[in-house]
Amino acid sequence: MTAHTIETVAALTGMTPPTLRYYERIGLLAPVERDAAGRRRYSEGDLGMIGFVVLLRETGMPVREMTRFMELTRGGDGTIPARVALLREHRDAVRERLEREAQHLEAIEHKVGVYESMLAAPAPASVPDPAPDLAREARVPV
Amino acid sequence: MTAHTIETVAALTGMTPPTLRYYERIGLLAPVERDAAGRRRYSEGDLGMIGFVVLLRETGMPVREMTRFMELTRGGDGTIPARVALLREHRDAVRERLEREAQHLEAIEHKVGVYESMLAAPAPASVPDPAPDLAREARVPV
DNA sequence: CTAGGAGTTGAAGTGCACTTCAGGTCAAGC
DNA sequence: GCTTGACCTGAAGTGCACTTCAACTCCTAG
Repeated sequence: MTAHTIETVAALTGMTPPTLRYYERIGLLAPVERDAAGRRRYSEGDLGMIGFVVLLRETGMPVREMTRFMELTRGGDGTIPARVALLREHRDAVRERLEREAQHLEAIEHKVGVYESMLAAPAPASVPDPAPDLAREARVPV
Repeated sequence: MTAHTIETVAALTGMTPPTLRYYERIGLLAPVERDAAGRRRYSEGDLGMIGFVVLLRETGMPVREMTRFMELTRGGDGTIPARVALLREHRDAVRERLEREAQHLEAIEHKVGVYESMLAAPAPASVPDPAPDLAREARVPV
């Protein structure tokens, strides 16, 4: 129905036109319909695929793996077990990384707090550390 | 006191010896003490610095920015405002990204669920989708 | 009818973050 | 004394994920 130009799709998905062409060229995205002049016309379905690719990319999946997944998707229902296996693996990797990063974020937040008390009271002894100093524990320099 | 070889530090921090040398060369890490034979001997303080660099790296801070931060750290207490500003910015960026990725993770989890019910009951109509199908809503292909 | 702008292609270039290499030094164990 | 292995250096190479370029085609507006 509604067909979109490469520029529109780029704007809608946060990609750039060169990236969309690149993804198509390497087989990450399936070849897109063309109009009479040879220009790409993206369908709603294409948009859906691209949206999912963006999601995978933003959770750190390498281009190789995304390509593998999309190839499977184009391979029909017989590839569902392989697809779900791949997705489960990715899900687990993302979960672990997010957990790790959440901890790192806490350490950064703590450090910001330490810096802030240093700014509020330049004399080091006057303000006690607002929390147990993880800096020593975690070998984090202040 | 305890001095560590580059190999030991690599094992302790999850870096490789080449990366440690590289970081020192580009000024991310300060020049390390050497023994009589010219080999690096890392102090506990060095370990702390490296630990923090690992933390920043794992939360996606670019090498350039880490270098900037470490240069400031070596610049004395006068650089604390700049350091805290840099750290706050990074903290905010990490928070936002983690939130975004948590949402993406949910979408992936949903998709895995959809695939799993497809595997359990190959006949599409026999098992209703276990949740409202976000696939359509969010333009996510199944 | 022509000028502009959006699109096309294959090929080359870029930026980041390391990694590998070639050639050399040094301390310790057999 | 000699080999082994860990370390050193500067320079070159690698992998990933795009991005840019040059040369071309085609539709649209003035």
